[in-house]
Amino acid sequence: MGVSDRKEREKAELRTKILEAAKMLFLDKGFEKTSIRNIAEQIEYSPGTIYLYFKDKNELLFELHVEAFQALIIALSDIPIAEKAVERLEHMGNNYIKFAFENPELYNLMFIMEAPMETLECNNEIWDDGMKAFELLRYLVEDCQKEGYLSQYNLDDASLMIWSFVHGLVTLKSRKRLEMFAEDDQVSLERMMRAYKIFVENLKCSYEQPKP
Amino acid sequence: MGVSDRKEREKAELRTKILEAAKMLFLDKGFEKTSIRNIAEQIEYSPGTIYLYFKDKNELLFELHVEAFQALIIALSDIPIAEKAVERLEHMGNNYIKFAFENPELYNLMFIMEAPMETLECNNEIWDDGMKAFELLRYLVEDCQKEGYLSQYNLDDASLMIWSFVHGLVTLKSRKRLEMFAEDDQVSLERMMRAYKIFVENLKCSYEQPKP
DNA sequence: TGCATAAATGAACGGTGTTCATTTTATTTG
DNA sequence: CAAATAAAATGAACACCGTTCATTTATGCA
Repeated sequence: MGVSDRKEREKAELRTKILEAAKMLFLDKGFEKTSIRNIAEQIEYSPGTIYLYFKDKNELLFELHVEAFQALIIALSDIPIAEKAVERLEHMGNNYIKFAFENPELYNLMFIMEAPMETLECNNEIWDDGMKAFELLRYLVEDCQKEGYLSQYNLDDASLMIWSFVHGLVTLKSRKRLEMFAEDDQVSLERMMRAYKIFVENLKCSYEQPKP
Repeated sequence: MGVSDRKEREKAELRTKILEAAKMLFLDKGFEKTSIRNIAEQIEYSPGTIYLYFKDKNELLFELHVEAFQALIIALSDIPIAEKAVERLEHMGNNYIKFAFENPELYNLMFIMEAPMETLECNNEIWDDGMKAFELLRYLVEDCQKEGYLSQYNLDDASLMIWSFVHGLVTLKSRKRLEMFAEDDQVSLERMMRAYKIFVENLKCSYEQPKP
């Protein structure tokens, strides 16, 4: 049955083609401003065809999830070997911020948008990569604890605390809520980075004792 | 010219009426799911009329800004007189979190949505209330500094650091990004509050010396 | 070649924000 | 009071949107 094999392959190919066109347009023009008709036109198929491969527009977006998280994981992992865990943590934070600014649409999809979460049935495997990214942070925080930082706190909670801060910082900036301080883009970016520095410095205050 | 006075009054009245209907629907059904036709129907006018009073749908939303910030300011100010500033700061954080959960649409409008920021010309007075809310935090952080906490940092930057964290925490939760940890709503809420507790505790590590 | 099956189509549905020629209402003037 | 003028409100129309589905087209097999 080589025929049905090819058919299956062709279906898969078109599926990917749709997905790639959608991705390109979403990242370029944004999710809201991209219509199904735009995507259809891009791949030279009729709008109806897309619905033979995807349930709706949200599913199209959701399929980019895995890819987005993998990109984040790669971006976060790019850390120089440093003797101290806190330094590596600081570096990872910088990577996170950089990623968020270089991939606003992906960041939006992963951590801000409501749409993909609503559609989501309790399919836990979808979160595997999300968890993997979180665990990158977790491991680092664990190392910090071993070195005496944040050791008085629960690992998961402390990790969430750190994530929350960086996420908050990044979203306030990217959603233009730091412009309120009347300065231009560059100045508010510097302000953001100073706040980040303070957070990191303050983290170091949690030092209690070197491990035995 | 009592006639034109009345006319002006009537125009203002209809304007408010539109705004109130819009507010009701936005907060009830959400911004995206409320159409101009919905609003028009609510006040028993034709859709076109709304455009005689407001430029577009975004302006309608934007007009709620002042109101939203005033509500936030009131919510944040509800702090018991405590001897220590850090305790008052902790209380204000709780108020912030509570406000965000009780007024998701307002919070969205104030700190997350892109739409209102795009339309905004550099009209600084619009941010007066936003700044006022931020200053509530700022003053409290200043008091904390006087008591020896965070005193080594720049006031504005430290305040932004704190705001970022609470904002991040609140948005991760409300945008359902804590469900990834497989637990139900209540459990993730508790997790969130534990992260908040850790942040506050860690803040206290910044204590250096009582002021002279 | 004819037939069954799978795939793709694109018109149609009910919605959206927004515009504008037209009608209605209200005020002023002769 | 009636006609003229100005102001306000209308709602059909426009160009879109996501989505559906009866119909058409292409394909593989007997």
